[in-house]
Amino acid sequence: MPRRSAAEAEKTRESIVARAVDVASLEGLEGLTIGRLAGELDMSKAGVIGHFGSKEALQVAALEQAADVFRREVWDRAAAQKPGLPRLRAIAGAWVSYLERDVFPGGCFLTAASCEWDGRSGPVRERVAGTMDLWLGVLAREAREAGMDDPEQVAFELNAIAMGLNQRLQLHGDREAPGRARTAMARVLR
Amino acid sequence: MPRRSAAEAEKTRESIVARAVDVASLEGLEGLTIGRLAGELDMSKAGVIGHFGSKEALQVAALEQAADVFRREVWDRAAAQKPGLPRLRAIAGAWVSYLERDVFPGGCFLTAASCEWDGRSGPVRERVAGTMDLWLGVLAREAREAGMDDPEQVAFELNAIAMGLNQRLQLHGDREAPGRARTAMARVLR
DNA sequence: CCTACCGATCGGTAGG
DNA sequence: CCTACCGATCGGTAGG
Repeated sequence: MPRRSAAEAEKTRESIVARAVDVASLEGLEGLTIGRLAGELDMSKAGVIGHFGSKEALQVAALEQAADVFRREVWDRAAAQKPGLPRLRAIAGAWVSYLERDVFPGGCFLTAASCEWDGRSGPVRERVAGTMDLWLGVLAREAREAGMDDPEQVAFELNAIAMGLNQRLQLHGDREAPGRARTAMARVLR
Repeated sequence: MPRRSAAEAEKTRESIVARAVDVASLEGLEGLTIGRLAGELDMSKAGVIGHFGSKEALQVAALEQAADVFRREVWDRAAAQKPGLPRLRAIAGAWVSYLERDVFPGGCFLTAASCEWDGRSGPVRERVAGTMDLWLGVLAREAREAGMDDPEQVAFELNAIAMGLNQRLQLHGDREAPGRARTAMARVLR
């Protein structure tokens, strides 16, 4: 088989990561297997793992890609709003919408990853924790900008509501849940 | 090796389930392996799986045991209170305490299981969903008894807050989170 | 409840 | 990026 150009290799790598994100959102980052990925992409296992070096590095790449998607779907849609309450309200709306639209086939990747990795150790767990910390920090910063009493409390509650919504959607297909989440978030931001 | 009495066999079965619950709370029900369990219990794999017939049946047994623990730690501690708001407030307190005390080594078993199985199908998933539905139904019933406007909204929000607390405890060891959860639950129950 | 074993699959590597 | 292969482990079974 001919070696591919750097550009072609990059495209292949991206397609591997994209598939890894979808599989992992349904079955977890640990449930991801190189052999299955290879089968679905019509590649050899060596061809898949060669782009990353180890399963752990592939897991990290999938996590980074998922965080990029979250940022694009939630933060980017709200970033044009004025800092503080207007932006927080836009974030809340985009967040619920992101969950409602099933951007990942298995629901929120970050929530799933945090549940899967909160009892383990190593680079994947650290990256999950860091990503969540970063996001809660963003929320708290906006709440502070809005002059709210307890910005960390606001960040805590918004995040909790999003997790609750994700569970109701994924586990029960509860179509009333997005409305409940909007109501709860609006009360927190009142 | 001599066959054991029925009572001894039952004790062995219980010790297997207890260990399975601990392992699964840290690494998930799918991460559970018969070989590892056998090694930790100084048994053969056949001896372990013989009590259940399949890994799936072992997963279901672990889930049932975990639900029993949750009921004992949260519901039973509040059941003596008057139905309605007093009981809901007792449930909220016991729930936060249950998470704070790390009753399972890896945090709330039910939350972990719901994240792990919400993208899969089969008996384990159905049982996780049923258990969650049952619990949210209990919460809604108490909120209705308390005469609250929207009992399902109360159930949704309490559950969300518990999930958010579990994440902060497990992923970040955040010692302020229990207080935040109490504050948020109190506001929902105001 | 054990030993001994089954086929399948795991992550990963050598060499091209 | 492939073929061919490594040792380890997977869930599970036969037979006692």
